Amino acid sequence: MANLPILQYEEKIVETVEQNPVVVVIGETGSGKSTQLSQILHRHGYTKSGIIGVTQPRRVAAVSVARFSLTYYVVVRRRVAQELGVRLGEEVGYAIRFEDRTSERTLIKYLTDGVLLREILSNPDLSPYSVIILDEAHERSLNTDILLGLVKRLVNLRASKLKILITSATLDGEKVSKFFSNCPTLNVPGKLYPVEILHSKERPTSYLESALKTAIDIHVREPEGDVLIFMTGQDDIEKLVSKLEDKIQSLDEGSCMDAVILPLHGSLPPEMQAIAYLLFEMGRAGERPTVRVFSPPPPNCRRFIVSTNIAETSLTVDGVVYVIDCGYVKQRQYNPSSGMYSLDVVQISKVQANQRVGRAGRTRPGKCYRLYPSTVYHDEFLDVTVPEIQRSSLAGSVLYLKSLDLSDINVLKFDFLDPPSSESLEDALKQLYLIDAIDENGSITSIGRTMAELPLEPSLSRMLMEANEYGCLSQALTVAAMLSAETTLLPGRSKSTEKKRKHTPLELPDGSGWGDHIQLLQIYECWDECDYDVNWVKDNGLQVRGMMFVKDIRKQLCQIMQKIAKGSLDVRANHRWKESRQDYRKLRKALCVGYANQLAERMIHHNGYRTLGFKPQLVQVHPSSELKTDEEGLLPNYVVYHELIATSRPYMRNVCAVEMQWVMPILKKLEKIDINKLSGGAGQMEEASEKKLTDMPETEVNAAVVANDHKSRIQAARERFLARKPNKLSLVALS
DNA sequence: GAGCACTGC
Repeated sequence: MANLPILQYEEKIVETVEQNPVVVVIGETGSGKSTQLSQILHRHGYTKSGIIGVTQPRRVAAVSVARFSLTYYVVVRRRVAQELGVRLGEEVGYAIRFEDRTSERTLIKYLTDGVLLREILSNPDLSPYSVIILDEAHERSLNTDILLGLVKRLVNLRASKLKILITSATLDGEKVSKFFSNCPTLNVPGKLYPVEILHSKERPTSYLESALKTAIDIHVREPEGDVLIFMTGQDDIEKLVSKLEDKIQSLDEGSCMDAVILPLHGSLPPEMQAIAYLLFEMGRAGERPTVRVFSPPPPNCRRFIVSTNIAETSLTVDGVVYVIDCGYVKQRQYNPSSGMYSLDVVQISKVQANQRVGRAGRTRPGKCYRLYPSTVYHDEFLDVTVPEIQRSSLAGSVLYLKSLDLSDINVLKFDFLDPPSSESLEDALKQLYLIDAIDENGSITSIGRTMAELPLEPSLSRMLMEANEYGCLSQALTVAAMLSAETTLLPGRSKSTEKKRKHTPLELPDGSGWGDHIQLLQIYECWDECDYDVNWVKDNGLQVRGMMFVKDIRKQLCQIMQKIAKGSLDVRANHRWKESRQDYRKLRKALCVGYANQLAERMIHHNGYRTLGFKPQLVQVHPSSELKTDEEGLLPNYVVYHELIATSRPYMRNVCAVEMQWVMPILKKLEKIDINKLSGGAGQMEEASEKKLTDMPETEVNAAVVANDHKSRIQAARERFLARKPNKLSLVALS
């Protein structure tokens, strides 16, 4: 413990915290900040007036760091007071979703930032806490950014009673300090070995080929040590893995050692995920938790780990000496003007590049090969990753902030470290207004207040409220839970599993033609009917962990709904209705109300759709959808969708058929929207910028949406043609 | 007729 760098700074840290309400701690990898800051403050009496809360952006980190902190806690207590050890959940505890391991005796509490936000909902002053440590703030998760703003306000309100520590990265610290009225910044060195950074001379024409060549060079020329290669996604990882295999096989025997090549990404097949999961264990004292993936390596054999950015922060692979960094990352972004998400390959930030370098110096001096010139690093890379708050839909966050009722704070002028665009905030307000969470003046409604209690996107919360009125809450709970876990439900989509699935046609329900939400409901009902049989899940090609997760979420949602209703609700996964033929009318109507901002109307004579919003988008039903056509081959006239995602084309993912008479009242409401009033009667400046955005009055835009006249149909056909897959068009042109 | 980076309440 004595050799943890941070402990040499103990007095300096305590002194600075004593004299300042907020302190930024720049702690490099291996400094021990995550486990030691809380211990230091505890030793100096900060747990006498309240608990010390330490937030983490990820669940595993919150749990494992708490365990670590505990071992030190035991040691310290034994030395000082000769006491016997404490148990996890007692003096040191943690809280993550579905798992609260704290007690009234807890003094140090590790928790995810999402859990702390939930706590603030019922205790806006955070009065049980004497200290809040926001760990890994440089990752700038959406929740961390909201916490930063809330905590800044609390510092002013609770004056000397609350201490805030924020841990960040070198390039970010100054900005955070400025945000907190130039609070002091402490630097704590880490325990990394030196890493030599080598840049490419030129920008590669193909980072895949460049990565391949670099990897082979290392394998042939460099002494033993594993190689970690950062790529952007499943596609380029699979390509590189197969090229590496070929190339290494063709090398002369005896010219190099053996090699194992391992892909590593979030959609790994379940059995490989299981291996990574089971081998989860602690790193060495004071370091970040380590996940030993596929360890130990065979003797005299080099491992190549070809990974996404999952190996940047979430997983640590031991034994890495060489890192190859392609300089790119795949990032999900939200466009508030179109309501559309896209997955783009973008350049990484300097912080990310440095994090990747650090992965080479954990066990001994290493090397990092950057597949880009140093000028690109200096001139093109952003210092810090664009914070999530500027890449996400903000409906949920705005509703959350509104529900806190901070009389001194206007959500639109909320003090963010990096404010989102006014366009993005206005998009959120419009969404919330359409689902009755706020009124025309932008004030939160009683429905909105209830919605904020639910750990769901506002659209799904609204659906639950409505379903409760119609008497189909049980079904709605299932749909909400299934959607929340959807990505963990299906198995990884590597080429091998694809083949397998084709040979064994699955006997899953098909949504009776109404679409994906109904299919998800029916899947869960089947599982319920066979008493949550694990084998049923496996036999149908679903992920066991995913379905268990759905069950947990559903249970949690039930509990919250019951608390809200203050009485007993019928929330059983009821499948008796199945006996009679049903059209899920009530449920689909509830979905329509919840997805008021996610409606689409089919074009005449074909199966393309146009979204019904402020900026109509031409979109198609995603090919994976279960939505069925009628006898004439036409899809339903009106649908709701869960999300718009632009991949090869703009698609609606997770679609459900609805009826025109449910849609019309929503369109009426859409016409009435006055963004100035919604923003709380904003001044002339915002009025002017709004005009610029749409270039015509709101009413005209909406008239165009509803009219669907001849002219717009021709225009629609044109745009649809232009939106078609570009490579097909060029093929036609060539032939 | 596609395809999915990573988290989390």
